[in-house]
Parts: sequence; C-alpha cells; structure tokens
Amino acid sequence: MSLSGIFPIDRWNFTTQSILNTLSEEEYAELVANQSDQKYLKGDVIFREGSVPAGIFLIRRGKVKKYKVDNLAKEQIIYVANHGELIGYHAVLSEERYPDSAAAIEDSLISFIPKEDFISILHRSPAFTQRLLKALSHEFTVLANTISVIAQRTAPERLAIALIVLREKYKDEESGEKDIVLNVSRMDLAGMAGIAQENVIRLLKEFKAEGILESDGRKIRIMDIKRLIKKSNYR
Amino acid sequence: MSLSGIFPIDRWNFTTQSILNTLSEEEYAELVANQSDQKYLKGDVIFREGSVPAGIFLIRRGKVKKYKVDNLAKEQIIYVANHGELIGYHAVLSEERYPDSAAAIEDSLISFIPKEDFISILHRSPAFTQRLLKALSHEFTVLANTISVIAQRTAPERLAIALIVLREKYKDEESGEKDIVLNVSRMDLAGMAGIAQENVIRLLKEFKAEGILESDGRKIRIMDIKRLIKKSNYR
DNA sequence: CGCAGAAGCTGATATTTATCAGTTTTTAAA
DNA sequence: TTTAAAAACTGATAAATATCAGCTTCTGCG
Repeated sequence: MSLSGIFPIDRWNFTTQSILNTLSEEEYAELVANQSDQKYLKGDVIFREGSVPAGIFLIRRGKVKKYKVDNLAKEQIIYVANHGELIGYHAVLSEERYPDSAAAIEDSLISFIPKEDFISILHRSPAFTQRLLKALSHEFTVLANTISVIAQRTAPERLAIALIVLREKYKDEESGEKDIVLNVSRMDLAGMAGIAQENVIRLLKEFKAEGILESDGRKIRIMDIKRLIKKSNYR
Repeated sequence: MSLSGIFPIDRWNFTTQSILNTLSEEEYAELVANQSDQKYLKGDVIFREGSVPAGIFLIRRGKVKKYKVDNLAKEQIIYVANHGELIGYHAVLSEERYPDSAAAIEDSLISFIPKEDFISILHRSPAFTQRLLKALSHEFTVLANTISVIAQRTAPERLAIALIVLREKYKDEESGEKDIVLNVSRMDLAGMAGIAQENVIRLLKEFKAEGILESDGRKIRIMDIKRLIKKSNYR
C-alpha cells in the first residue's frame, strides 16, 4: 500500500481498522453488548491526558486527533485516527493513565466500550489478541517514523508530509481519486507538522503559488499530489 | 518509579526487561533452546532498517541504540535499550521489515532467538502474550512522549532530558547512587536530543560551568541531578 | 612508540523558524 | 441580520539552531 508508488503511506497509519474482523459474530456481539454511542462535535474532547481509562472507543463516523499539550497551549498531534479505528486501548492494556488526549476534528459518532468487555474478549479470542499484537507492533513503525521526520525534516517538508497523510485520510470522503479536499484548521496543521501557525499559512501560500494546492478558508484542495510528494522530499 | 519524585522516568523506558519472567522454566528453556550468543563491539550494527527479521535479540550485557538514519548520515536515536531488554520483536510481530536500525553503544553480549521459537512460545503462553501486549502498549506512551519533547522543547531542555534518561540507564553500572558516570559520545547525545553535535558540545560546556556535570572526554559525570532536572523544565 | 583517523572543540556566520503586533476575514451565536 | 469571537493572514523582528571551516586532542592500531 504505497502512495503513487513512492510515498510509504503505510508508515503513517495504524492498523486498528481491521482488528474487529478477527472476531466471530458472537464475540463481536459480546464486545459491543454494553457499548454506548455518543456524538462529538468538531473540537469536542473525547479523553484527556492523565485521566484514568474506563474503556476503549470505536470511531463509527468522523476523525479524531490524538495529541499532547506541552507548556500551556501548543498541541503536538501524534496521530489522526479515522472511522473504523479504535482509540484509547493503549492505556487500558498498559494499565496506565492516558498518555495523550483525543478530540474530534470533525463531527463524529463514537462508541464507548467498557474496558471489562474489551479485556474479556481479549482473553477469549487468541486471534483477536494476535491481531492486536500485530497492530501495536506496527504502531512502533509509525511513531518511530514520526520521530525521525519531526527531528530531521524542514518545516516545508513536514507540512507537505502532513498534507499527504491527511489527503489519504480524506480520500474516501469524496468520490473521485483526484483533487481531494481536506477540511482542517491551520492550527491542526501546525500541530501535525510541529510548526507555528503563522508559518503554516505562509507555506500554504507558497504551495498555492506553485500550483500544488488551492485553498478557500478551511478547505484545502490538493491539485498536484506528485509535486507535493516531491516537496516532502521523502525517499 | 519516578526520579527524585519529579521526573517521570517511566515515561522514557520500555518494559521488556521483565517479560521473560512470565515464562515457566520449560517455556523459557524452549525459547532459548536454539539461541546463539554473539559479542558486539561498541558501534557494531545488530540489524539494519529495511532488512528482513529472522528472529529477536535479548541483550545479555551492554547497551543498544535504536535509531533511524535520514538523508545520509545524521541518525535520530529512538530509544536506548539496556541489558535484559528484548529488541527486534516489533518487526517479527508486525511481519514487516525492521523500521529502525540497532547498534551497540558499548561492548555487548546479545542472544539471537529464531523467530519461530519466539512465535511458538507466543502461541503457547497466554501470560507471555498478555505481558507483551502490555509492554507494547506502554511503548506508545514512551514514543508519544518523545515526539512531544522533540517537537516542543528547546535544545538545552532536550539535552538535559537525554542526560537524565541516560543517567538512569547507567545507574546500576556504579555502586553509589550519586555522581553516576555516563560513557557516551557527543554524536550519540546529538542523536538522542536531535540537535547538532557542535551545539551538544557548547551546551555541555554551559552545564559544566553551572556545576551540573563534569566531563572528561567521553565520560560525563552528573554532579547535580536536581539542577539538571530543573534545566530540563519537565513537569 | 608513532601515527592516522576519529572525535572533540571553537568562533564566525547563515539560515531557519518563532514571536510579536497587529489587520482582515470568517463563523457562528444572539 | 447584526455582531462578537475565532480563525486566517501579514510584515517586521528576534531568537534559536545549524552550518562551515579550521584547530586540537584523544585513541587505537601497526
């Protein structure tokens, strides 16, 4: 699964989307027996760093950012989870408090599953456990990749990468393959790329001038993915 | 487990050291039945990013850096593993190529365990699997923490943090609790903190002038851990 | 023991990126 | 529809950090 044959997009995505497929019908039924659905509006916080987990979350519809806030304000986005993905399971498994916060970046529908039910299925289904182990191992790849990029790439490269990654997440929203439209604030882009908001704006203007993208307020339309990948300078 | 009551050192260490304790004697015996020990000199590469894993490694003696190399030269260190820890298991579990490289940062003795034996035990021992799941989940905490620090802290703060983390890894080397001596190159410090070598040298000089540490070539003696923690500015 | 290469170190300079102090535009609530 | 707050944007400046070029000191090998 590689983007346009050159950008290793699998290095940027967790793989919790397909985990639930390992469950039998009755196992799945038991997992979701006590679930409760909740709507979250854009910006709503789902859980906060340092709090104690009571269960895990399944994103039915929408997108969620996982982030850490450092010295007051300024959040660093660790990962953007899409519909179908699980979040909040790390803390349950490691028996720690949440290491990061999660908030909706668009209106979302999310199921809460009590941790007891999650743990119960885990003990019941070896296939589920193996699949989870695989997913968690892959996450190491994604996070190590993120560390390397943030430490070693320039601001324009990091922004380009953020846009490529987001484009993939917004792909299925639209019908066509080309000219995918992202709907994301400058602040969230800054949080993903680890640069100041003002510089995100300036860089977007440059990209626009180069014909790589068009933007109208929050909407960013990727016009030339090939040139964007080139901009990212990714091997 | 928190350093001097204020620095959250557990946020900086994987927990694979105690995983093998979950195995019964016969399980352990089977795991290591086909192991082969090998000595690695300081600087020797254990595995390289992009290659295909054939098994996992158990560090019997020594220390190992896990790192990613970006655009020729300049390596970013993701993690420093100590004796007792397992490395190379992510790629086996996720059935991918190694996402990072590993090299000895001091002379080390390392056992290689064929992946078949590892997988076999994994299927045999639910306790082992659960423990591994927990360890991998904790790793998310460590890596998310690293991302946030690299993205949001200043160079002096990052260097201070690198020194604090290393101090903990070198603790058991010496007898006393105080004035722990690190044995690490400026280049590796630069790789850990994500800053240029030259600046590592300049910052170390500052720390020295402030009485925080003393250094004699590669040997760095932490004199005032409290002031170092303050320097790191860590909540 | 001598020597070559690596690592450590220094100062000067360039570059990148953040910060600041606004203005304009958009958005959503009254 | 008005309007207040939030987000987007701009230019100027400051700060942080990297880069470069050269020098010195170690270190391990022959």
